[in-house]
Amino acid sequence: MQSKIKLRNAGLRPTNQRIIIADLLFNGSNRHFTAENLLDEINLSGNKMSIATVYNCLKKFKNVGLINQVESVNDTAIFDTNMDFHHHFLDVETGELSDIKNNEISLLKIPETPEGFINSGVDIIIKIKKNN
Amino acid sequence: MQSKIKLRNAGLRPTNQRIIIADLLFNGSNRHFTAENLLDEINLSGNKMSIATVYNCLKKFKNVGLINQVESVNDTAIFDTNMDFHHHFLDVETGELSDIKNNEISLLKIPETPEGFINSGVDIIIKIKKNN
DNA sequence: AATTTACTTTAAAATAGTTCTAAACTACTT
DNA sequence: AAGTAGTTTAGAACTATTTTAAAGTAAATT
Repeated sequence: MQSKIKLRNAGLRPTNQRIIIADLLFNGSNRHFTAENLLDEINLSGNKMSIATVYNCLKKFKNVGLINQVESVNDTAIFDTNMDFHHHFLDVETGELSDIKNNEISLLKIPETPEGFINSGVDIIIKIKKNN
Repeated sequence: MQSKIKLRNAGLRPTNQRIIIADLLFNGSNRHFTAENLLDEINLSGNKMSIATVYNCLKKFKNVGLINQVESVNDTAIFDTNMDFHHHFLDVETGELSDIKNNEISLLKIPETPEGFINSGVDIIIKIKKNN
């Protein structure tokens, strides 16, 4: 039961619901998911939870840096457990995302940040589709 | 009244509503806009139209390549009259987009497209915010 | 020019993802 | 053990967008 400690370290009260979600999300491998995806998984794991709680948790997890919210696909927010700086392939037909590690891609030239602004990150999305 | 010809060339029946929208959109300078933005402009120009018609038109215009649909910001679809290949700055505080010309940016290294897929475009978004 | 056909517009209803509300609950502090 | 501050919940509310189906209009056919 690492999740309890993880939550406390992040400054979040380790409630039952948060522990259930953390157990599912932080099990070693990274993933992309929506709130509904996650609720389905929660149900499959034999637990029950309101969809509002799922949204609440994801928002908190995001605020404390446990997860990222990435591109929205088809009006649906996608979350990502991979906190390393990275980019994405997007299957334009299915909406599925997959990771591009930061060392697999690099920018040669980048435009000057507009006067009065600071750069706050770069998102690169390589759109792909099945070739058949 | 260039718009009528433009619509016909694009294979669209030049209805009054489409002409009103084309007149507003294709007046020389490029722009980013939402369906609601555009409806406001239509109303300001002294015309009336259902929001459903605005959505219908934008979908058709997109299908025939008169406009692009770019990133959604705050759950709202953003359209773009700039049909050149280009990228965007995104002001993360206001949601405002501005163009990055294709010759202002370049990728040095790009990962191999996953087996069985073809590359169908790259979107680069440089997030910025006011520095104060 | 009149008629027909196919496409378009419209207001209103429906939909989907997400947030809000406020009452009940639970973790933590005292 | 009692108090308090944060959390969960069902359901209502909200927002952007799409659908519906009836009325309207442009184009094609006569």
